[in-house]
This record gives sequence, structure tokens and C-alpha cells, in this order.
Amino acid sequence: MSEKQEGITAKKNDDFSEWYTQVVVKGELADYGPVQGTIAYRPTAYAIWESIQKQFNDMIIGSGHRNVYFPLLIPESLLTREKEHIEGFAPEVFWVTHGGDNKLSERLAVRPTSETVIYSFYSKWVRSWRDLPLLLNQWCNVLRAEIKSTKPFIRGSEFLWQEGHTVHATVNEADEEVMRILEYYKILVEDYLAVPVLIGKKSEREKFAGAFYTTTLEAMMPDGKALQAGTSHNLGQNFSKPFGIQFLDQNNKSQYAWTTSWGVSTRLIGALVMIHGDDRGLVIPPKVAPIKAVIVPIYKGNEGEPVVKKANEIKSALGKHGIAALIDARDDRTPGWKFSEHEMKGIPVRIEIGPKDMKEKKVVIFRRDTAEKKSIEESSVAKATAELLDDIQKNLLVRAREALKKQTIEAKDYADFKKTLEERGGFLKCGWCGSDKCEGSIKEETGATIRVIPFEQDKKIPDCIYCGKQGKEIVYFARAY
RNA sequence: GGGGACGUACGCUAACCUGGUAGACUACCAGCUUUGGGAGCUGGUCGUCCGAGUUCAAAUCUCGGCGUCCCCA
Repeated sequence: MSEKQEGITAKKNDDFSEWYTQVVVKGELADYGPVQGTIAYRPTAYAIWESIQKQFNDMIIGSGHRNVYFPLLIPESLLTREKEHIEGFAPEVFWVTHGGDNKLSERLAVRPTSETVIYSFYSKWVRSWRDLPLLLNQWCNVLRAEIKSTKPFIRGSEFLWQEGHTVHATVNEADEEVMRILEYYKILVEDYLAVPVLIGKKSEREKFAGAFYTTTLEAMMPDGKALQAGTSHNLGQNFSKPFGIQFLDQNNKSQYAWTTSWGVSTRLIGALVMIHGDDRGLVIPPKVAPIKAVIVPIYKGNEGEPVVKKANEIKSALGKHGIAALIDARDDRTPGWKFSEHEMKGIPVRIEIGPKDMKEKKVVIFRRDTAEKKSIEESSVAKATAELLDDIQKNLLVRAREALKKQTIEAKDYADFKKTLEERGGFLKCGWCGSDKCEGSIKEETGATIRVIPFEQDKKIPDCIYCGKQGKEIVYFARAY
């Protein structure tokens, strides 16, 4: 492959960070904005996001949730009402202080998350046990001032997400909701994005600011750093009390409600780029790819017409199977150029049709994940493409699972823990005594934090990796994005 | 949170040290020729991150801001 500058020049294994930036920018997913940490989501990235929205909406609407929209601006007095919550978010809140030239009497926060503003409504809307559960979700943007190390999709000052906010009569119902959503997230992330995750709880130190407890999905990136792919929180009565979300139960007794919140963001796009991309560029999992196949007609001089006509026939054959395809019949680009470009942009399947194929009634079909090409009967192209798309989707998840397995390492002792973390990163599986002190010391000494306390615990719990006392739980430590 | 490197056209880069007409490649536009792994010829368009200072003169020197990347925590 030539080293032309418009291609991806960084290697994924040599310079991961530079490689990621090139794939995102040159693959035309995003472009940097004029304000730090902001990006434009270009058509391919936005289409992937819409695909995520569709899948997740189908799941939550099916289970009785409804979509809504709440205000962007939150008065300071409201944002600061729950103490732990504001302490967690204070450093990254953007404040609106002026309307035109006039200084506002109260500062307004641009939402970093919407619990507080939403609960100001919920306190009015929830009156009776008959109003519960209240199951609402919104798709919106949020802003968090990120001063250092921003990365497109992974960490930015503005991102898109969904935030679900539900109210329940009992803690059990809230628990069930938290787990239901976590399960939906797992399906979304693994079955659609082909990104395997570990699921479990966060430690007290790492939980959402103000939460009773937080559950999480954690993915592992090829450079050995963990990425939080989504979270689902049980907020207990921590918010219902300061915000006055109360209802009268069947016994005419006033009760504080139990609330949950949960979200996934456009960060998921970053995860799929990091996990599936290669030295040629993006690899988009077929289920979320806006264009599943690109057809490249190849011809000499004035022989193009029958080839382009054939390409159109193939496109409509694919269309009948529900496969969105694009014909690239530009005559100012050579086939090789087109191949490189579509590979860089991650289109899962390419179909090449030229004079040789026309004679034999065949086409060449190429799969992006393994870069394999083969010649097939033209009459079977739709079926073959559908099968190939399925196979690519499966293969991406299998490959990613293997990588996750290799990057999940049992630490023998603390020296081994530090050595492994330093050399290759990954999830370090070990015992933990449950003390915040050990967790904090490890973070200070190594930069690693408890990413997840898995729900599925082994029978035998090893001693704490740090203090050597009786282990309470098995946990996974990692450095994280 | 700490440290380092760097900002010149879409991109990559030269001129910077030693102040004096910003140049190459690529991309882009037009035309012609081309098409099975980043095609050729001819012509053309586009640039010194922002602000202040020093100077007759600033891409170049000084200060500040903004931005990007890397390493460590």
C-alpha cells in the first residue's frame, strides 16, 4: 500500500493515539470544532448514532418508557440542592452568566446531566402511587468542561447521549429497573456494536455523584485502557428527599420515591472505532453501518454503460433483501483509489464488477474485516452479501472477545499487578478487602481504579491485593479513559 | 494533577537559528487522456493560530492567549 498522505499513516500497534485521530478525521466521522473538546458529528458518525438510537428506543419503548425533552439550562440553586451530586460535577459545569449585556440575577448551569432539573418537574408530577412507575427518557446533548486530554467521541466538552430517569414506589422496583436497563445496554453494545463488556457494580469511590449505587458496563481498548461504555444507577431516595418527590401510598401514607438514572453516549462510537478499526481505517459493524455494501463498477473507456447498468441491477437486488448499497461510479477515480477510500471509511462489504466478471456472470465480493476477496456467481450476490454481513458481525464480536480475554489478567501479587499494568495494561483481576484506603492507595501509586466489581463472583475470593487481608470481593482494576 | 513537544494552504512540510518577494509535494478547480489496489499531462485557486510588543520592516525576535499531541499520576 502506498504511503500517500491522505491515507491512514499511523499504525494501530505503534502509535494508537495518532492512529485513532487519523481514523476518526480521515474516515470522516468527525472534525474538530472551534471550541476545545467540541466536534462536528459528520454523516457517517451521526448515522451510527441514529442506528444506536433506534435499537435502544425499540427496547425501552417496548418496556413502557417514553421519550421526552427537558430544559438545557439549570438554575444554580437547583443544581446545588443535592450535596454529593454538585460536589462531583462542580469542576466541569459551564455557567451562563449574562443575557445579552445584562448580568443574570442567578447563574444558570448548562446541564452536565439532568437529574436536578428533571426532579424539579417530577416533584410536581408525582402525587399518588397510581402515578408510578414514571418511566421517561431523553435524547440530548450535555456539556462538561474538559480541560485536559480530550479525544473525539471518547472525552469531550459536549457529547450526545440518552438519559433515562425513572421513579418507583419501592427499592425493589428501582433495583429491577436498573438491571433491566443494564441488560438492554449489554445487548445494544455486544450484539449491535460487537463490543464485549464486563458488567457489575462500581465501588463507592467510583459511583455516580449522589447515587445509592452504580452499575456499569466496562470495555477494554486495544491500548490496555478501560472505557466505561454505559452506567445505570439506583439513586435510592438521595434525590427524592431534597427534591421532594413524594407520593401517597395505598395506605394513604406519604412516602419518598426511589429513583434511577441511566445513560449511554456517543462515546460508544469511539469504542467501536478503537476496537474494530485497523491500519486501513475504520471497520463499522454491519448492524450499525449506514451503508452495508459499496458496488464499484470497473470498465475501460466507453465500455462503462453495461457495467454501470449491471451495478444498478445488483443494487436493486440487494435492496430487495433490505441491504443498503451505494454505487461508486465516479469516473475521475481509479478502482484502487475507491477501494482504499471505502476501506478507510469502514464499509463492511465491497462488490467489484468489471468486464471479466460480466463475461463469466460473476462478481468479486470483498469483506472489510478480514480483507478477503472471492469471486461468486452474480445471481447469488444478494444472498451471499447477506450471509457475509452476518458473518462479519459475528466475527467482529468473536475477535473482540478474544482480545478482551487476553487483556483480562489475574494478578498474583501487588508487584505482579504493577508490572502487568505497566507493561500491557488491561483488566487486572484481583481480590479486594473492600476498604476505600487500599483502593485509593492503588490509584495513587499506579493510576488504576476499580472499573467494575463483577456480579458473578468466584467461590474463592483471594486476599486483598494491596493489604493482604481477607478479600471481600473480586474486582477488576484498570487505567481508564 | 505534574512534565514535555509543537502550531506555516485540506493535509504533510521548507524558509525561522542569522528579520527583507513564503516554496515543494498532496488535495482542490478547469480541460484532455484514463479505470481490476491510491493514474498522466497542461493550466489555475488557496496559507504564516490570535493579540500585544520590539523594528524602517516580523512566519522569523519577546510576552500573553488559544489550540493540538505525547509522557507521567
